[in-house]
Amino acid sequence: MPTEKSMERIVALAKTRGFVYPGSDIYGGLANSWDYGPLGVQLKNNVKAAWWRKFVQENPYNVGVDCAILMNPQVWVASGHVGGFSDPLIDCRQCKARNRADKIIEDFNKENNIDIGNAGLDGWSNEQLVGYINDNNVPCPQCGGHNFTDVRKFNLMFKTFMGVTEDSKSEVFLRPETAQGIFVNFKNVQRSSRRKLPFGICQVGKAFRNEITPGNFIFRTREFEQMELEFFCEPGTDMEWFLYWKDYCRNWLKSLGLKDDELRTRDHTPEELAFYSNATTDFEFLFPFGWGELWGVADRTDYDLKQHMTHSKEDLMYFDPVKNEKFIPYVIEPSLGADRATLAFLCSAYDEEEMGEGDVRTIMRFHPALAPIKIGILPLSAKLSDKAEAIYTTLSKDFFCEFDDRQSIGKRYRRQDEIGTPYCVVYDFESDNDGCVEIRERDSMLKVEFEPGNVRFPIDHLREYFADKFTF
RNA sequence: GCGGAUGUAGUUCAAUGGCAGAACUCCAGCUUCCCAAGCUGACCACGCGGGUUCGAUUCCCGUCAUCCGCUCCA
Repeated sequence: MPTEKSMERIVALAKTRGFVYPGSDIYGGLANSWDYGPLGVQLKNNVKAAWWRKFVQENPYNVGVDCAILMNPQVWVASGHVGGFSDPLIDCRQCKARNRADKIIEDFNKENNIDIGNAGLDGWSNEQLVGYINDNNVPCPQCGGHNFTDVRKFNLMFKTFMGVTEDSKSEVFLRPETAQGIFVNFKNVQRSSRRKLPFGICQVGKAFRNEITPGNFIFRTREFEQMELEFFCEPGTDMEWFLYWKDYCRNWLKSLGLKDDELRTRDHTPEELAFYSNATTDFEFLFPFGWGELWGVADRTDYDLKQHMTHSKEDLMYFDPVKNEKFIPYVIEPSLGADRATLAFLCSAYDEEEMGEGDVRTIMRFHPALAPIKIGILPLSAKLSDKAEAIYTTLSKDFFCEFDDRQSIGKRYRRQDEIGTPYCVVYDFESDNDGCVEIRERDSMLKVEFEPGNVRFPIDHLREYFADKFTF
């Protein structure tokens, strides 16, 4: 049973061993910013590489792109982020509760059977919202009071300025999602890669959101990395593809070692569906702090392409040469947070093993494909370091290795266990004579048996031996 | 942002209005060599800024950060 305490231990281990450090540490930090250390960057890169491999390299439908973080501001008008990606927040002075102004008006109206028409509160200004609350005596849902602050809009996009002057003409946004870069390139990619529907475009990249409340280590940060697929298909086939991608995502997670009891899916109820989506399923992972969303798979319909057609005046319709007709494709979007996925694999891998007499071994059971260090190269004695270093040089051409000749061999095994290294190669006093080394597996703690009665492996064939060990 | 709690070596914890201790980690040396060995030594901390005080890590204020709730999301 995961506890809060184990999250603390994971965070402590992450800092001690160099997975993740607090950002700007020596200046007292910066809220919710984190830096990946030598092992963390390996782990995260491996997660991203595994995703890219499964979704781009091995998938017959998909191609990849890498778009700019700064985009024409019109993109965000079209996508709805400028208008809709901000919450009109209002505080109750009496009980200090914070609510969304539009939400308490909606609830109030629903309760009192007041109908303000189809448009609802869309496009209302802050003043209109406050005015409505005051005129109609809308109470605070928590305490029933009527003493509200003004509405403060909280746009979740970071602003910055392009060029030398900071006037409004040069104002640009840091992208709050990678998806829009894909949508605006839909036509370019479709044409240049000669794709026919259905096909998908993948992207891994940073996105920025000025979240009200980030937290939980690297689970929710204001700067984060996404791994997104926008899959374009013919309207009417979208539900079929929705299921296909849900399955595909689940397989990927499980093939990298996430277990059934720490993974679940949750379908969004009609009320919580985003306005552009007609179906969304979340993959949730059981973090030590509770279930948290990992991967959102959404049917975005033709909302995005339609919006960009309207705003850019470009024709983004797809021409189907067989049916001889034009239409706007529907989009299935599996969107995964790279930092979250990394955290999930970190939490999932974390384990402590009782070795007897209060002795505990900390062990990260990373899937070999994700392990930051693949092979620890350990001379049994420091006297053998030169020979072992030669092996390190050779194997490093293919695998990420770590050489360690400090302290006892047992200690060095533990150190590799603690960072999740799946294999150790040990050069011992026999090696000079038989040209062989011993290979020790993290999970079994046993020497690998190659032939009956023989636990040694020839140095000359190590590269072949490990060649297929780190795939998934 | 609001409410509550907390900030002492890399980590986990002590103590104190008057030289801040330990364990583990890490580093150096000796020794040993297949699963936390041992011995010797070294390094390293009161989040930051003010105030009170002869003197503040300790008391007060502010700030920054973390954790828990509200809220939001990948």
